[in-house]
Amino acid sequence: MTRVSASSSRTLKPRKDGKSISKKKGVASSSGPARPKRPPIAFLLFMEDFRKSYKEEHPENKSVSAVAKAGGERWKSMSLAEKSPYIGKAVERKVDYDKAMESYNENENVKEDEAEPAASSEKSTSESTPEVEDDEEDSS
Amino acid sequence: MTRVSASSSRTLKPRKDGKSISKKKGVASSSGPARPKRPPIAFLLFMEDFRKSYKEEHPENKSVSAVAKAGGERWKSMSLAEKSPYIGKAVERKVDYDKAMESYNENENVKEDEAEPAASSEKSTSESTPEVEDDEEDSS
DNA sequence: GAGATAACCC
DNA sequence: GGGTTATCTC
Repeated sequence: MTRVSASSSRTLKPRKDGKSISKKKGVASSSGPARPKRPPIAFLLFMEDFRKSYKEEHPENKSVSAVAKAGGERWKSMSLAEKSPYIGKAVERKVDYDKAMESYNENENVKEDEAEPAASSEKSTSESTPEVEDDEEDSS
Repeated sequence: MTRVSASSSRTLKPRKDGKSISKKKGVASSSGPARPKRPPIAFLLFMEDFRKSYKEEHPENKSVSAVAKAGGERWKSMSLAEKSPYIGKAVERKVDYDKAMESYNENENVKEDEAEPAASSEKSTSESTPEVEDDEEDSS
């Protein structure tokens, strides 16, 4: 959200990771198999549809920033229920991503750590749907 | 960085690190008769719609078990994308739940140890990250 | 806690 | 690269 840019004194020092921030997306030529790209979040999935609508109404506007602004604005105005399908899709993508990461871990170099993968948000599907303890059905 | 988190949400083995990341949902007295896991909220939301459809097609069938059984089979046959809207609704309920938890936390002066609301994303606890110097920078 | 990254498209 | 936001990784 509102970026909390403390001050402009934040120097963007290069990451010590060696790997530059954004580079080598899927270049297999490198010694390491590129790790799977992150799954699109709900907002991006929403943008896929939103760009279509936007492009139809503004076929001349090729600016990405324009549609991005409009999309962001729209997104914030949407109720959670309207975002639901996109969130659901994002969850689906995340499940697939997790599988890919699992393979990636095996492929890279599993140091045989006690198999303690950081348990990500386990809101995957029905197995771990958010359990709310309210028996009352909110008659929406 | 090669170390990446994979979600092994399948194996629900208890974490040996002691600190259960999950909220203690009334973990019962250990040896207590394991309370049957309540069905996921998303499924219940789905059933609300399913009962309507079912009642229309089988107006004479008053059997709750019939619709429940049919609903269960239907739910399992549904793809995740189809479940999405229901999952989204469940998320919505979770948001409300999180708000309640937030108020609860304020009230209870809890330490930000495990009473954290929605942010259930478990990070790598004590993961000794081996500083692999994969410095094979792409020579471009 | 904060920087980074994901798609889009020209 | 720009511009959004939610998620991720460190």
